[in-house]
Amino acid sequence: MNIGSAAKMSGLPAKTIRYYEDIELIQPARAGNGYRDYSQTDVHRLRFLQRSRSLGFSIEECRSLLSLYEDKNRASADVKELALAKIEEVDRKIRELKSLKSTLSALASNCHGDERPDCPIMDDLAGRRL
Amino acid sequence: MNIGSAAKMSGLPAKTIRYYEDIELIQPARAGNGYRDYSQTDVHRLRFLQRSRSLGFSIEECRSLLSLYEDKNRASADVKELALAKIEEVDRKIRELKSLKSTLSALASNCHGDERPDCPIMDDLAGRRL
DNA sequence: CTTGACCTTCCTGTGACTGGAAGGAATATC
DNA sequence: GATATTCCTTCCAGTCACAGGAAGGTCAAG
Repeated sequence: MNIGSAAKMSGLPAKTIRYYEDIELIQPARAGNGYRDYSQTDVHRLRFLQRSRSLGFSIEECRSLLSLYEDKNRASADVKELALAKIEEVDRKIRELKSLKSTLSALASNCHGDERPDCPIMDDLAGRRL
Repeated sequence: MNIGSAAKMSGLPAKTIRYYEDIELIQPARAGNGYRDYSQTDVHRLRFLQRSRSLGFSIEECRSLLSLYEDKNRASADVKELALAKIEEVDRKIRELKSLKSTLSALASNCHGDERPDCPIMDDLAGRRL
């Protein structure tokens, strides 16, 4: 199947699929006319990549997951370890963003937000305490 | 003052300060020896940039904030609008990450995580329902 | 005089793509 | 058969916000 169909079936843009080939995540066959020719297995790999990327795994993590995926003897512990580390990471990001939000909210709620030029947000950005 | 001192006082790496000059966020004077020469005003701008970047504003948003900062007649409403939009954005990211986390947690808690090869995380990544 | 810290410019790399140009191939319509 | 449209190819550049490093000039201390 051509790259357009593989794109539709995997939910990835054709550009991205070519990029994944470039960094050697997939090696599709080539048809006589030079077009890439994707098998059902290729499409499975692409869907796997789409799903794991959407879960926030980096390309290199996806590469690890993929090799675990192809390894029939892998231990589920190896996979779980990656997942738990990713959960930690996501949790850290959430905490950072929450703290950011509360700072921004405090600034915004102290700002009258009218046509006057004085503004507590600006005062904070300029380094003055609230 | 030299870039090293400006870096210490602003909390920004020298590399970053040079980059900010490159994209025309600051225009320091030059000393006779070709070294950049930062005034107190320059350092204020740098601290302003450091703070607003750390609050999650993009470079272009910082550029807007800076021009509002230098405009003595700006309305606090303009500043508040930028802050509220940023809060929205942060909130959206938090929601996305939370949903991501709950998906990952569900997968991980269903995974026995031992030496056996079968693994619900893999099953999900491969496109099979739980 | 030499050492070492600091400064300069310029070039490259990061992550994960995205956009676009130039041109060949396949398909649909007339 | 000619034409038009769509799909495919490769290759190059751009994104964002810097970071790393090379090659070389400058300055203060010992």
